Amino acid sequence: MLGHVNALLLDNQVCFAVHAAARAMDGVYRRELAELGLTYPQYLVMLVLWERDQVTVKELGAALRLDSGTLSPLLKRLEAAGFVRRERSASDERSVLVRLTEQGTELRQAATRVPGRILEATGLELSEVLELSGTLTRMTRSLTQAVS
Amino acid sequence: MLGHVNALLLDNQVCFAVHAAARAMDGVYRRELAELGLTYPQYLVMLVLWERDQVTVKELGAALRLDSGTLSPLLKRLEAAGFVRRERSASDERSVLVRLTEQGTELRQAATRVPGRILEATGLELSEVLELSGTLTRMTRSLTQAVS
DNA sequence: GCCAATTAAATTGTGCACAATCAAGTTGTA
DNA sequence: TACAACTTGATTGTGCACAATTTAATTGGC
Repeated sequence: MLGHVNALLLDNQVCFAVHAAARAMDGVYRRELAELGLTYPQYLVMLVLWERDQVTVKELGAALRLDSGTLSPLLKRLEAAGFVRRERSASDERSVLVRLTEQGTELRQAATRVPGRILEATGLELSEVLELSGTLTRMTRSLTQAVS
Repeated sequence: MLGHVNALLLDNQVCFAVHAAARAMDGVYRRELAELGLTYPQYLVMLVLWERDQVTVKELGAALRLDSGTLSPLLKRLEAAGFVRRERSASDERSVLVRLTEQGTELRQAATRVPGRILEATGLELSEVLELSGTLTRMTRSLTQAVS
């Protein structure tokens, strides 16, 4: 078994690697998304809406695994920026429907330039990217179950 | 080349995977570190200090790639919790030395139980963990250079 | 020795992510 | 039908992460 010294070093190595990678990626996104006027979390929301316009806050939360504490203010800012509109659902007044504005729809075109730049910045081959994605997805699932 | 539809989906897939993994890991850490009275970023600071007591804020920042905007309040809270002490360096009064208290030193023992639990929660084999770590580290380096 | 340039850490401002709570609305059961 | 139980999204509180700025100290060049 690992002694306590080695265990803490291993922890530092792999878990910190995930943490550091996410932050580094955040940094590149910040630069790339600045001209679109979006933050990365906002960009994620837009990605969902570009795929399927008019979703509830609940559905957004499910897709992005975010709760309303995060989404409410985020959507408020997206609405203030003119990219989305929020409306109470007629069939269930607790629900809020989020829709793209024309401005929000048009933003998709500019956004298509982002992924290529991010992937290029990773310095990874496509095969590495796909394997990484698979491993991370499995790990995330396991981690998520560990706290539920 | 990828069309814009596929590109945005791929982006969602791999970059979101990193983002989601980091957040899921944060969640598991939150649970595991609660009994130690630490947050994950605080735990990272303690890891550095357990390896080498008495470091400057600058050195902490370099090790963890955090700036003083993040570290200052974080260290302030660690000090308030009784785990560390901050003192101005006599040789350079701009520098602040961070040292473990006795309480902070003793915390290491309890902390040794954390890594095993985290790694177990990942559901990955050790070989997968090591490969993942390697890929992420390379990617982080590349991403970091992309914004500098 | 003097002063401009640089450095270290703290502070201010902004946006996120989560836990806990709340108000309003909907559903399920007796 | 009435009401308890549950759901939805907003709000409150806390801690982080980064950009920009500030204050004080140190260094480097003349």
